[in-house]
Amino acid sequence: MPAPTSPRDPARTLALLWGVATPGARGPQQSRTPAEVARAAVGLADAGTLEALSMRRVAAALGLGTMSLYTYVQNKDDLVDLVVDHAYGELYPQGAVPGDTWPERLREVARANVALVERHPWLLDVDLARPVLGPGETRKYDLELRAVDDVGLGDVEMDATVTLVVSHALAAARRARAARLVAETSGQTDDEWWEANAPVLEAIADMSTYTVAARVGSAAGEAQQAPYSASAELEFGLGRIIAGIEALLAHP
Amino acid sequence: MPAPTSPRDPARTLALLWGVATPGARGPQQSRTPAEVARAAVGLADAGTLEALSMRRVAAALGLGTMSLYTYVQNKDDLVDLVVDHAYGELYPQGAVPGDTWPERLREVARANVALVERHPWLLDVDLARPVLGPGETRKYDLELRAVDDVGLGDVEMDATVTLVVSHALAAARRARAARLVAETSGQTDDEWWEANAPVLEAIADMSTYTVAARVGSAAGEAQQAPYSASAELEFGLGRIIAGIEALLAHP
DNA sequence: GGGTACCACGTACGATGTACGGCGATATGC
DNA sequence: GCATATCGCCGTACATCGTACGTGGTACCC
Repeated sequence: MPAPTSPRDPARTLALLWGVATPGARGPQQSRTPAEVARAAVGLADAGTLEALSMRRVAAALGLGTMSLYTYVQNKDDLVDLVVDHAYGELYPQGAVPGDTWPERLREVARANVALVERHPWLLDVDLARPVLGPGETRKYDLELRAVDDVGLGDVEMDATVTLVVSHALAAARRARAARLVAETSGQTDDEWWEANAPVLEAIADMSTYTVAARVGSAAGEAQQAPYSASAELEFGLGRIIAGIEALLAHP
Repeated sequence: MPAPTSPRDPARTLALLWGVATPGARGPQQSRTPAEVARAAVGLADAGTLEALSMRRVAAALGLGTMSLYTYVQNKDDLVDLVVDHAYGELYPQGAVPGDTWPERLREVARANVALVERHPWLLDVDLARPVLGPGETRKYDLELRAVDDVGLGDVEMDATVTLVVSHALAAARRARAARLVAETSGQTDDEWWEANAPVLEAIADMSTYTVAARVGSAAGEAQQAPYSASAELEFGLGRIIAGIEALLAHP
């Protein structure tokens, strides 16, 4: 890290995220709006990876000097929070998670989250474990909770259920992206890979003891080459989670 | 990014991970072993965060010049792979996942992974979605698969099950760490937080529409302050996953 | 109109990963 | 036993990062 992240004032971050204008403005007005900042930053991240989201580049995209960006955000972390929350705002444009039954709605939650990170792959490089508490995440959280409201779960269980489904969807998307990336950068098929690494693999004596890993790994590898493999893994976990919740509702 | 990660030769990475010596060595021998490199790097990462794992620092800890480290690893990514695989080697020192029944063993898999990332928190900052294919991860994968071998699942289902449990355990650990970090850096209780942010929160008009988020969020927040909250979230997901697999075994 | 608070910006610092080239030791081929 | 090709090691340099600091100009309040 170049310089340890400077401390943030949480209240200022909240005001930025929610667009609360500070009343007493003595000097000149800011020439850009926080929404413009967020849009420019999302555009940069979408075009490349999260690495493309540098303070210098975002400032340049806004037609500002580098340090001027610091009058909008306190930090780079602040900027990332702004961008993440902005992206979350795209979810559920209908204003609700569609679906007639709660299992359908949970599946839709997973599908929507996967679609979001496919549109914005850099989201997978951000630590989403910490809450942002902006309008986008709050709305997302609210709508996803409503998907499992009134089905017989307690409040804490509702939170845990939504968290479980979303984190499973993101993990599956992350693995799908990793597999895609390996296939792209290596640029070789599985056969070519085995051929290239055969001399090394043969020199590994212990390999013969990992029989289950070899058997299952090759089976999973072949399945992964089949179309819809990513959605198959997503579907397996989703099916188990939903069945597990049904079991909980049946025997509370 | 300073310089776009230089390309890697996968075969060389494999040889490094498995400790395969290259036969034709004309010049002088390396003065350190790959295991020493891994130990030094793990020590640095354990002492701080993943940021502490810089090429300069690892080289210095080994008593080497910075660029000499590049005769051991091709890349920083290579170094990270080495370190991750080394850490994975600590898992299951008994040589098997303990437990009499497969649900017990799956719980043990989750517990062991959580314990591992508590000992090495920097693991949570590494993208573990892409496979490393070193001895540590191969052994881990093999032992975890054996925990659900011969219970009636197909090969692909075994893979998906283990992946689901591990990724859930890691996600829960990540959220636990994030909550701990927020509590530490803010240094204030929940009451103090609400008081500090009350003026901002009152200015947010839309907040009143997010009734479910407010209700569940505060309930989850209070539960989070209770001891064992992290393990409670872990346990909820584990229970749902296991129940879901039982349902699958009952109705295949 | 004077004072003051705030936006914008240029410069500079420490940190990162790594490309490049030179030096010196060493194990092999004769 | 010796020449030489090879490889470990390292110093320097470059682009890039986040951001601390200081300066100048601008718009509002009294």
